[in-house]
Order: sequence, then C-alpha cells, then structure tokens
Amino acid sequence: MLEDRRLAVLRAIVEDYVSTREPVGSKALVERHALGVSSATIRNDMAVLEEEGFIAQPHTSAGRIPTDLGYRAFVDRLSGVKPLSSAERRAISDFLAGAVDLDDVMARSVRLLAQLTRQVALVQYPSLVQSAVLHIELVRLSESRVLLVLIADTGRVEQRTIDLPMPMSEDDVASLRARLVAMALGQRCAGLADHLTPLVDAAEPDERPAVAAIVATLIEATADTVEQRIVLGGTANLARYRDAFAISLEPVLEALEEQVVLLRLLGEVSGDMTVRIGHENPVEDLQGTSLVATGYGRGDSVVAGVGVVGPTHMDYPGTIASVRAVAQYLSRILDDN
Amino acid sequence: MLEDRRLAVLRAIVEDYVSTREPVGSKALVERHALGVSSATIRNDMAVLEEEGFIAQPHTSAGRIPTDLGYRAFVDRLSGVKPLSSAERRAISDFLAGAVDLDDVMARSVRLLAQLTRQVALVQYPSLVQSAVLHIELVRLSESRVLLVLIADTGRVEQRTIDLPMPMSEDDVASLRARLVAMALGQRCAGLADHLTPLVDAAEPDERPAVAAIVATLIEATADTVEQRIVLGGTANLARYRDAFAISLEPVLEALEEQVVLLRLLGEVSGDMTVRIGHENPVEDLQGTSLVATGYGRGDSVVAGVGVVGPTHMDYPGTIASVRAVAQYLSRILDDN
DNA sequence: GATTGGCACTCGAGTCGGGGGAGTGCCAGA
DNA sequence: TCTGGCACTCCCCCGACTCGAGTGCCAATC
Repeated sequence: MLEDRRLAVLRAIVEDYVSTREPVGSKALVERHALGVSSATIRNDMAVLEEEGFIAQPHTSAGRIPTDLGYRAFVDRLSGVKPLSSAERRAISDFLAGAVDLDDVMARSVRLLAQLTRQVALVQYPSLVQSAVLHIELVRLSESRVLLVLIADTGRVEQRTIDLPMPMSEDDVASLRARLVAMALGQRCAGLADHLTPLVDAAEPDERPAVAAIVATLIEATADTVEQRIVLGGTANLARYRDAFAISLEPVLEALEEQVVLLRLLGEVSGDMTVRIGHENPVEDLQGTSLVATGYGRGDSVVAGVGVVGPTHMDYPGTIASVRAVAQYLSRILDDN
Repeated sequence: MLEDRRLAVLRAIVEDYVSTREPVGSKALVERHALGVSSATIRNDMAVLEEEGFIAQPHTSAGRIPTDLGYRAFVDRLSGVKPLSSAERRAISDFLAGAVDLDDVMARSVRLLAQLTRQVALVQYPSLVQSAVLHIELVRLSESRVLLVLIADTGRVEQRTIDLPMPMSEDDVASLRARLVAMALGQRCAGLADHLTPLVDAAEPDERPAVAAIVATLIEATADTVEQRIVLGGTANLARYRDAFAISLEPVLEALEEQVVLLRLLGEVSGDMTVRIGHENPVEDLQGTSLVATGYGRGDSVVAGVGVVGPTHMDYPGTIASVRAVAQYLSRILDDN
C-alpha cells in the first residue's frame, strides 16, 4: 500500500517530467495528480525514492527528476503500452504500402517512424545472411570484366564489378551463370560458401581462375561483416532537444553517423522489444540517450532491427507502441514479398 | 588603386571573420594584415564598403561582418582556389577506390566530403535519365508475378515487383526477357518509352496485357520524377555552428531531410561550380546557409550533382577546392566503370 | 506509525547598475 | 589622400540583490 503510493509518485514524476521537462516539486505533484495525500507526505516519499536511486535533484532546493534507474522502473513496472489510434495505424499501412522497392520501404519506414515518435529513427536492411538467393545474374561488361548481381528474397540487391584474371567469352559467362543459378538458387546466403566451392572444383582447369574470382566475390558480398546497412532519419528532431543533452548534441550526431555504432545498437536486438536507458547503452556518446528497438522479419525469424533513439526523458509508452507497429508492418511487407 | 585597397580590405575582413567568427575592427585588421596604411584610413574604407552594402555592423561601435553581398564579391573577385595538398588528393583517391559498388561510392563520397569540408555534404546518384541500359532482367516469382531489374551503365540498379494481369509461364518470361534485352540494351533510359512501345504492339494478343504492364513499369521506373536520389552526411557538423544560424538549426536540419528540397538545391547545378550565398538560396529555410556545388559525370555530360551546405561564413576557397576534387574523382570512377 | 501543517533555509534565476574596453566617426593637420 | 587624436557609443562582464520555488525537519494530529 505504502509501497504502491511511492511507485505512483515515481510514475507521476516521470510523466510530469517527460511532458514539462522541468524538475517536478512535491506541491505541483499534489495539484496535478489525485494522490489523496498532502505535499509533505509526498516529500517523505520523494526522499525515500531519492535514497533508492530512482530520482535525483539537479541542485538542492530544486524539484526532482527521474534517474536512469527511475525510467527503468517506470518502463518495467509502471507503463502500459499506449495503443495507437486506428487512424495512425491506417496511416502507417497506407504509407508503407506505396513503396516501390526495398530502398523505398526502408526510406519510408525511417521517415514514418521519425514522424510518429518525433525522434531519430533507425531501420536496418534485412540481413543478407538470413535471406535466400532469389536470383543471380552475370553480365559481361568486356573481355575480362563481369558484373555480378545477387538478388535476395528479402528484396536486397547486391552488385559487384569483377576484374577477371583471364578473358571470358559470352558463352563462358552464360554457362557459368547457369551453373551458378543452379547451385545457389533458393539457398540461404549464409551457406553459400559451402554450396559453391564444389562449383569451383568442378570447373575446367582453364576457366577455374575466373570461376574462383567470381565465387569469391559472391561469398565476400554475402559475408556478414559487410552486408549490414542501416538508414537513419529524423535527426532534425534531435535539435529540438538541444539543451537536453548534458554537453551538446554534436557527439550524439557524430555517433549516429557511424554505421559501426548503429550496428552495435541494433545488432543485439531480438524479436522482443528492447529498451536501453541512458547508461545502459553500450555506446559511450549515446549514454545520454535511450534506445527503443525491436526486430522484424518473416514468420518468426528476425531479419533486421528497427528502432528509435531519443532523450532519456522520452515518452516510452508511445514510442514503444510506434516502434512495434512499424516493425509489424515491415514484417508484413516482407511476408507479402 | 584606391579601389584595389578597398577590395583588399573586404578580403581581409572576410578572411578574418571566417576564421574568428567575430566582428572585425579596423585596428585588428591593420595588425593582422600588411595593408600599409593606418587604422583611420581603413575606417574610411570600411565606411564606404558599408555604404555599398558589402559589410555591416551588428550594432554601433562593433566591428564589421561581411554581408551576403560581401561574400559574393569575395567569391567572384577575390578568392583564389586553395589547392589541395597532395596528401589530401591521395586520401580522396584511396578512399573512393575502395568502394565496392555504386551505393558504396555514394556513401563514401558523402562521408569524405563531410570530413574534408567539416560541413554537410550532398551527393546525388547518377541520373537514370542520363544513363544507358546495361542489362534488364526478368525473374519469375510466381504464376503471375515477376521481378524486374534494370541495371544502368552508371551502376544504378532499379527493381520492381510486378503483379501481372495474367499468368505467364517460365518460357514466356524468358522469351519476353530476351526481347526486352534486345530492344533496350545500350539505349538511353530517357528514350526507353519510344523504343519499347513497338515491343508491346508486336506482342501476341494473348500476352499483350502482361507485356504492357511490364513495359509500363519499366518506363515508370526511369521517369525523371522518381529516379532522383540524394544522400547526405555530416549533419553533426551543423551542430558546431549551433549559434551561427540566426534562429536555430532545427529548420535547417528539417529542410535537409526533404529529398524535394535537396533536389531543388542540386537540380540546377551544371558542370560549373555553383555558389549560392545566403539569401540567394531558393529554399527559405536555408537562406542562412550557403551552398557550394558542382556537377560530375562521364566525359562532359553531367549526370548528377555534388556539393556542400554550410554557414555563409564558410571557407569558400577551401570548400570549393574540396567539392571540385571529389567531383573529379567521382567522374573518374564513372568513367572507369 | 503514518500523515500533516508550519517554518526556516537553500539556492538558482532574474534584475539592476556600474566599470572597462573595443570600436567608431569626425576633424584638423601633414 | 592619409594620419593621429579624441570624444562618444554600446556591448559585455561582474557583483549585489531580490524573489520564489522547493526542501528538510519537527511537533502535533489522526
């Protein structure tokens, strides 16, 4: 009972602070929330909450603001999920349905998510490793130059120009293309290396260097070290929080421009909703921000992540709902593919 | 002679203001530049320059800062181009040479340019309209669904999934693919519509709807309304100029996230170096910024633009040099393609 | 024992009022 | 035409001060 009220106070503090972005005092709290007790009682509760590390004072004689731990408790124990309005759901669905190819889906998603949450949105391209080969094309550009195009069933297209160690005729290329397609079609990209080495071994000695070069490129293109791409958008929303970040937003923007950093952020995301608050974040420059992310994919295999980065004092219930909704629609689009 | 000195003063003011970002006074000017006259003389010159609109005072009894007009004169009449060091040139060349496909070239260029200029970089994908068809692929996904892939000689790849109005067999698809390739290979994308309508007319009546649908998609995909893409990077650099923009950088960031806006910026760029200073900018939210841009392409056909957006008090000679260098290397890569 | 009203105290934010200083415009003289 | 000198203007910085929101603590009350 007593514990319950203390949590209610924490919840009220988080909600007020999120909406006003100003330290909240005991008096204001009593006025804005029907807590049924006096401000003095709240003060006692606040003292306890502060001792437990859920809230803090910017300076003596100021109101309280939630700590990372406080937000954590809020997210874990206090916040329901704010359901989206049907209008919002329809907007999402309509907007994404208009996409014309995978690039377009990614671009639209990131834009949409940024708009919905008014924060920085991240969307990861479907992992190649998790995809299957839909088609392979080999185009002869010149005597000893070919263009290799790999199309995955998730819609991803990878292309590489290859300088061959020897000339190949139009027929050689066509024949190799047929063999490649026969061996690789429908295979998971992850296992391509195993499936294609026999093809190199079986090649005539005089064309083996060329085949080896092409297969090597194909394997390199599907290696998980290079195949990851993340698009981001809504950085303008960061500017609105100019003063919310301890020092400045420059390091934050810088961190967000690093693909490596983004991969670290979204890399460990699973199908569940992941919320990383402030210092829980593995990236140092982003420890003043929170990440809300989840995975999307076909059926129950997660092929990539989608999420949002914003200030720790974000609207968690609303953000979680938006991220979840966009992930659902992304999954649906992949399924329809 | 007298006129010459006045211009020298303007030049000195621009240079000092760009490097210090503080209003520059007559005394400091005499100390830092060997102008050979006293500060009083400079004051007179400054009064004239102010009357002519090249410089302004933030308030009485402060130093002068250049106006947009002042920068314009500086760029047009005063600034040489600062040549890049050979180390810089090598860095550019090495960095871009490592790119693995067009997406990679674009991503690396934008990153590179942002780093060189410490500003926001824009790079436009080669225009499809200006490209020629290198290859067309048709992949049968299911009875009445095909995937169309268009590869342009600039490295661009467009893909569309098409729901056919009727089922097509594997053989039908293969035959149509062959006809498409025969008709379109090597053609400019701009003229595709004309080249492909005969193909629709020549089709057997029973497959005509499918052929029409596919050709229509192909034409739509190469239409210049949808084919434009611009990548941008280095927005973190904007944050360093936080207070340099009259109001705030939020509208600037917002404008830069709009593809439409970016297209307006780079759309009118020709092969020459284009410099738009402050209010000369067609986009209202960017009238506190300057654009330095140029075109790149194969031979002398410009296929796309590349440039930089930054504060009006940017280092124009240095920025121009960097943009030009990156454009040159981009052109070279396209040529090598 | 929990709750409450009261009260003294703290400290940040905002205001006001001078110096100090950089910079200007102007003028008379070279 | 240039220069040195001089009076003047204002911004910026600093310290002192007030105001008020908010706290912690305590004795009284339910």
